[in-house]
Amino acid sequence: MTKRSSSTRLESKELTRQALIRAALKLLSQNSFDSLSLREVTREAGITPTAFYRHFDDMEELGLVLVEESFQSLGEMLKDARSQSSFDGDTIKMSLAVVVMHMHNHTSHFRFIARERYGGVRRLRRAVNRELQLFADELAIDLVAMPGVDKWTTDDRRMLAGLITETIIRMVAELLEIGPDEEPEIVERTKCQLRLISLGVPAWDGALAAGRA
Amino acid sequence: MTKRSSSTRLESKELTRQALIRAALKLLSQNSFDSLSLREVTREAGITPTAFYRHFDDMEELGLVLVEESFQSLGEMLKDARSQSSFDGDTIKMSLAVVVMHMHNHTSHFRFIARERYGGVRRLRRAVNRELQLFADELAIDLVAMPGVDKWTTDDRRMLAGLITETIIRMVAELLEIGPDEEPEIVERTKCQLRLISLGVPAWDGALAAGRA
DNA sequence: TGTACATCAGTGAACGCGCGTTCACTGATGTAC
DNA sequence: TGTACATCAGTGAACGCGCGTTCACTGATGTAC
Repeated sequence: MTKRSSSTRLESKELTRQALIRAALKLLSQNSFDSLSLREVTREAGITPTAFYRHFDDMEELGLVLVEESFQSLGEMLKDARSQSSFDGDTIKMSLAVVVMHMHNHTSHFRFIARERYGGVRRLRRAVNRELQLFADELAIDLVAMPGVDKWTTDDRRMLAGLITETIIRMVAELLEIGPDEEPEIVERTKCQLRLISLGVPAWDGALAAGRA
Repeated sequence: MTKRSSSTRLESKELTRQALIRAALKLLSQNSFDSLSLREVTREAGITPTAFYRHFDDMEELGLVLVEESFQSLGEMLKDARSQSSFDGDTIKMSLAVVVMHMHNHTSHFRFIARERYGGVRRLRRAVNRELQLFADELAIDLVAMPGVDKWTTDDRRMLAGLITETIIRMVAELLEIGPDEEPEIVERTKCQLRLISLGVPAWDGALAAGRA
């Protein structure tokens, strides 16, 4: 058995891979993915352009890995939010606090998601939106705990989860654009928006909502 | 006075300018602005790269013109929506119909706004978001006509207008990604989301909303 | 343990290509008289 | 109206540059015996 010693080569390869990923995320704070060049990324990572191909087939594959990694960090956030949530009066405030904290700890991931969601690379856009859909579906499950929502249809819960997800993502996108002084104002506004939505929930009657039978 | 004859040279210059703008919008359906090259645009417009500089200092200036033009078309949409709106039960349905119609007539404008809003070019992003803010403020004025909202503070009206704008823009962005078969489903979901928001409105008490005094 | 060979992450030179920008130019349009 | 000159939108050649990708390579790490 020589697994041990063989792992050091794999380990250093993994380090380079991580360097490429970090380099890409760093550069993506300035530009969008489809204007990012392979050479820029390798330069930032400190290797020659050629070595890139030891890790990824092309830039698009790197992009898809970035999607994966970014959503992994989003998933951890959801776990955090769940651990302290019940639908008492402070749920909104506490959830937003978790989001803002994660945003500061994983700025590049959030920025990547916000930007490439509408970005110029089709496969990336698709991947991001598919993951966001899954995220909203997860949230939809949690919403059953909200008074009244447990009796809603799955579709209506998804509709609600989509609205909430959208509102929060917009907040994050705005926070990424501004300085820390303006932060409370934007969080406050988002808090009000979520509050307004939650006020609509008890009055909701799916059957009537949009003229559906 | 030779204004008449002199205008033909200006007119043909304007035609070329329009060709550049149209070319850029066409190419932008495939890529994001910061991966668009000056040469691509001139090639698509049918002129030599050099001639570009007769019309714009650089690509960024062209981008800013696209922002302006795109929001002009958005403004016309708002005018249309206003002309047939009162806050009766069908307001949401009718407004969304106006949006969807305009989206089909000005696809490239809407796509440009949705994409560059989070795109990789800072000045463009800023310009788009500034215009969207103005758009939401316009909408906030209209919201006074909504029962109950006339007694709200300006800030709260803006908060509501922002939520509505965001929800509608998200719908447009989604519609741009999909085929016509899935269109009704997405419009329907958005309708429900706006309905849910409107149900929250009568219950709103700004003072209580987020623990504000 | 020691030796001889295999693997493979990263190198460096080279390629052809499209890029943004410059420059002197052309020739149609516009202006002055 | 006719002529002589000015303007200026668009041309085409040229530049240096960074790009993605190829190739044969190096030398450290890993494997077999």
